[in-house]
Amino acid sequence: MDIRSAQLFLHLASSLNFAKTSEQMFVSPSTLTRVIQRLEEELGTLLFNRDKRSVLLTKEGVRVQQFVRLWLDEWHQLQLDLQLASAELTGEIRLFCTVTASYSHLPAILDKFRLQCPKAEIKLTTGDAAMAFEKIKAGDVDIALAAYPAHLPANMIFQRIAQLPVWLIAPVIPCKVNDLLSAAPINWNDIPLVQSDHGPARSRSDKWLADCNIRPEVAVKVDGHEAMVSMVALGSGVAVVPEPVINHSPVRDRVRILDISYPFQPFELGVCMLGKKLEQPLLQAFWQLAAAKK
Amino acid sequence: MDIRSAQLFLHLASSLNFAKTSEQMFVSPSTLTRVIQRLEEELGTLLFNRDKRSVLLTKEGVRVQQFVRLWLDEWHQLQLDLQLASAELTGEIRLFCTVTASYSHLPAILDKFRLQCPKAEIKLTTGDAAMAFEKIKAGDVDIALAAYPAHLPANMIFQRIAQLPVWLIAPVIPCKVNDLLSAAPINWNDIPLVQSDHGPARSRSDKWLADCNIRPEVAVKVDGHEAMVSMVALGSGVAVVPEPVINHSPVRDRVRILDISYPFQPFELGVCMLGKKLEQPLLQAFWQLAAAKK
DNA sequence: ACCTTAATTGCATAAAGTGAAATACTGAGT
DNA sequence: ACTCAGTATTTCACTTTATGCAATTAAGGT
Repeated sequence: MDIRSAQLFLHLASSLNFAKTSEQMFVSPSTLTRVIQRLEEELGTLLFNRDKRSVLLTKEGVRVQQFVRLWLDEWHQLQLDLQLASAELTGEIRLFCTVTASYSHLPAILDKFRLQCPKAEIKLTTGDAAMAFEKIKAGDVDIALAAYPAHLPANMIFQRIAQLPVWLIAPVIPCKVNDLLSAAPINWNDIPLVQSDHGPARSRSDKWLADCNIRPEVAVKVDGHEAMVSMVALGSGVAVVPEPVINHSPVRDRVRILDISYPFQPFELGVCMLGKKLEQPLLQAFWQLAAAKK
Repeated sequence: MDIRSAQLFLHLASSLNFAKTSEQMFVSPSTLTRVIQRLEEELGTLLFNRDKRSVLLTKEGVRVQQFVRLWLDEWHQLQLDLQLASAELTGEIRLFCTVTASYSHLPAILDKFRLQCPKAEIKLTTGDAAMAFEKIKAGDVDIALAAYPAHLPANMIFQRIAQLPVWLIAPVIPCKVNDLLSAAPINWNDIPLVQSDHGPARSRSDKWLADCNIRPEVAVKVDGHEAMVSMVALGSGVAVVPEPVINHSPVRDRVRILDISYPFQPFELGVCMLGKKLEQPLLQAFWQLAAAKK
């Protein structure tokens, strides 16, 4: 007996209709059937009389319904109590975030955090990925949202939130780059590459070039992922960038993902801070919450 | 949150020692760690402070402990209530059981049943597998413990309890049979086969002979699995029998299992009765209980 | 008879739980 | 300072379980 089974049982006990419950609780009919069967087996008794054409609670079912109602109520109360403990937390969190990271995952985390700790303040700094760990080390910020670095300093803790796929992109418009890309086989050495000065996307692009033994003819260098997408869109070359940067770019319709079957290592996006800061209640709450799935 | 996690949490909350709890609750340390981590993630809060060298409940942990205590108490009460409902059942169950089936699984089922329905009476008949379904059909017995037959009558219901592997056995003592078995390749046509007159073991042995195109030289015929094992032990030949029959035989040390890599179809041992008899409360209780895992 | 609705089951696949062993960390005892 | 022992956690390989799709069964309505 777990929370989910209990909820399904309770809904079914009211609806007395497998199809309706399975639809409204977003599970397939077969799953619902099996959940109920498991419950019945666990309790060693029939909970529903599936007579011809109708579903009815048995008297044991009524007893279980009573138990489950009580239990779920207490469960909700427990969750409220636990949230209240952190709802009173006050203070300030200094948060650093790469522009890349801020695209896809920061809003969701901040929403959850504001809900749970409404009295806390957040000071957000954005900047380049390479700065994240320096700023933590220097004490300029408490916590950072960034990609997992090549080497994590020993006193820092990191917690993965998501994997971001990395793609090679090219312009959509007709241009010299596309002329070169339509050749077969493609001579990668002639194709200009848009690179950033440093950071995890740069290391992935370097690894690709090394693995495939490519020396690109012209290497345009820009600063930051966003500018790279724009340069590619204008026809300056191809580039290696993480997926969310593409999707959130204003020029996303003017670039396309090239299907070279090369496995770029995905970004490990996560939160990072000094280990000893876990002792601060507000930061601990943030840390916990970043780990939670929903 | 399910029953098992709750029990583990509660034990750990008292012992405050992962190693001790994992040992006493019969799970590996890694499992316990994970269960607690899952709970903490589900509740979005730290339950234990694992400071250097010691484990302590957090104040959230204390609140959860309080919840879990209450919940498990109610859970036990629920189980008691549900059992009481059937504890008052009286009446008689006429049970048929093949000797094979009675070996391994009947005692466990009867123990559970006596515990749950102490006022009920059981009349047990043992006999050959082939009789089981006739006796049910004739109304001589209510319910039978037997192997799944080739054809189950339409108005009967069957519920699997276990799969019993089937093996080919040979004598241990030096004898003519063992002389023949030590030849390579083995000439199966010369090796005498001990067969029963009928029943599911017979059909498996027949299938094996047919599949491998064997016509055994001498076919000793006996009645019942137990006698077959004895005949094999005495050196009369080889035989095809289900595993529990071997393990429970008084001469089990005088026979050995031959590793011919032929996949005998295992017995599907289960309970069987007329579908409409499920309406009788006592039989329904027996049926439910036979299905339960523990 | 045939069609419709509702629950269940078979099957293939995806997800999770699990334990043995390796790891990381700490404090105590030379 | 170094090893040793105790403790929690992580890794890895494996098994078990859960899930949804599609097929099946069963009863009622037309």
